[in-house]
Amino acid sequence: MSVITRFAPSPTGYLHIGGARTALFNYLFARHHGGRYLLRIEDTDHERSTKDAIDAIHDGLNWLGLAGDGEAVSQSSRADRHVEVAQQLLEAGHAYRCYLTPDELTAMREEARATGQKIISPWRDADPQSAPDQPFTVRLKMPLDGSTTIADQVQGDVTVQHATLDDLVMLRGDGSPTYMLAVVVDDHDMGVTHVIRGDDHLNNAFRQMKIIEAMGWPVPVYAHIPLIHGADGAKLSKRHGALSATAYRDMGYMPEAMCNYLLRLGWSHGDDEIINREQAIEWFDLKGIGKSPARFDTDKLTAINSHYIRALPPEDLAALMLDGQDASPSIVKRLVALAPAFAERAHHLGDLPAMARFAASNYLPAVEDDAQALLDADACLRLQKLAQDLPDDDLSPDAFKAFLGQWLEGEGLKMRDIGPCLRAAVTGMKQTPDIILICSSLGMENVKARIAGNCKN
RNA sequence: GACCCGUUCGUCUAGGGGCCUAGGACACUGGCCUUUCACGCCGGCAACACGGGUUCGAAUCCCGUACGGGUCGCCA
Repeated sequence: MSVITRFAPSPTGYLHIGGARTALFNYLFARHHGGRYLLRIEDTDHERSTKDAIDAIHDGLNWLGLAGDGEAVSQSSRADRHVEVAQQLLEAGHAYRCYLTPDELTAMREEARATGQKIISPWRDADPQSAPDQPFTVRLKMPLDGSTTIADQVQGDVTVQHATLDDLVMLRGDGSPTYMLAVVVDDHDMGVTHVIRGDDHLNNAFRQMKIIEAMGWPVPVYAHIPLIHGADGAKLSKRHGALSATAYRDMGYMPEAMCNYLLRLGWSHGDDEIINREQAIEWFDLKGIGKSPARFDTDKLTAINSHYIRALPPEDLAALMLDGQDASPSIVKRLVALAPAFAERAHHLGDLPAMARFAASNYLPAVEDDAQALLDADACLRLQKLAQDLPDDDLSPDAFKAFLGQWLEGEGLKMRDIGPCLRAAVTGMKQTPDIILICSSLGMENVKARIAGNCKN
């Protein structure tokens, strides 16, 4: 039997970090087994579902390379089918019409909570003839005693006494299906074999299993993964650090880095840290998932992001540095040459344009305040002398280094006497990659012009 | 409150009875390299929640306590 997994977000907000990781695990598990990974939008609640949220979820998933196989299923479009199943259960005697009003229910709930007993609707075994002419919900009959054990692939065997399970509502008073019913029916109809989701659904699984059993359907394999917490250990919530996946894109994180980090959050393969998509597919298994909740650590995400930035091809890095700006072939060539040096210093993609600004055009760069301090009168004199002695032809980094070495010796100076101020004059900054590499790729004419332009005092 | 789950360095984790005076990564930190920053390299700090068992031997197995999380909706 081929594996089918699914990621089923509810479109009430954006795709957050926890959801992204759940999607990742489902994707990886399916790919590992050569199965299918499906998407289903759980828009059962019309009030809270929005088109914007659906778009945002797809946007996030696409960014992370976690788009589903085929079209995403819209749960709301399947309402008829859900109702049909509820009817079937009703006819088979597994469910009943419950005429309890919301107020009555609230009262019962309070009492149940106080006594520790579960709510049992008086309509569960009532005579259908006595039914009033008013709205009703359709509830599933939970066994009164005994227990159910789920062989969860992450949590292990988990047992719950039926006495703690209420008769779940499958159809609301207005006849619409609830989430509890819809998941089960959709998972079955979609052929889902493995349900991998947050462990906030673990308790639901017991209720859902009863619907499955009543319908005589095969029970899927369950894997309830621990939730992700914020850096302070508190639950991640919208107002507490639970940023949308795409917010990280905007902050300059690469999707590869995000997936790698998310994968390691709660899953491990020995001491391996840097794991690309291909490797992840090969290695992923449910056994590697930990049982305890993990905290989201931006520092580590950033470290991994730096790694992936460094691994980018120079041409891609050059394009990133340009940030959409036009550039002549010679400037692109220059940026490509400088790319590895810049990438080594970047933590976020957005660092690139700022760092490379002085190299992305031939205009005289403005000197930043801290760099200006390096350009005192003495330094300017030295630089102007250097500019005079510079050859007309461009030099390779090695050749320029050799030239500079000889020039320094002739002047009786050390590299530290010229390096920092040369950097300040040529780049306008105090901190940049190797100034020799920079001068070489900028070209002698450029270097002379910049020294002249920035050493006027 | 009831029910379920969890607990190894600050964080993510390795570990599945002796290989553990507990390993890796991030962070922090000392040094080297050096034209700055960064990278890299070498070194350091730092953990088995607690208490009982079981065993020749426990981070690893069992029980309890504490703490943390989750669930208890005609939300998903």
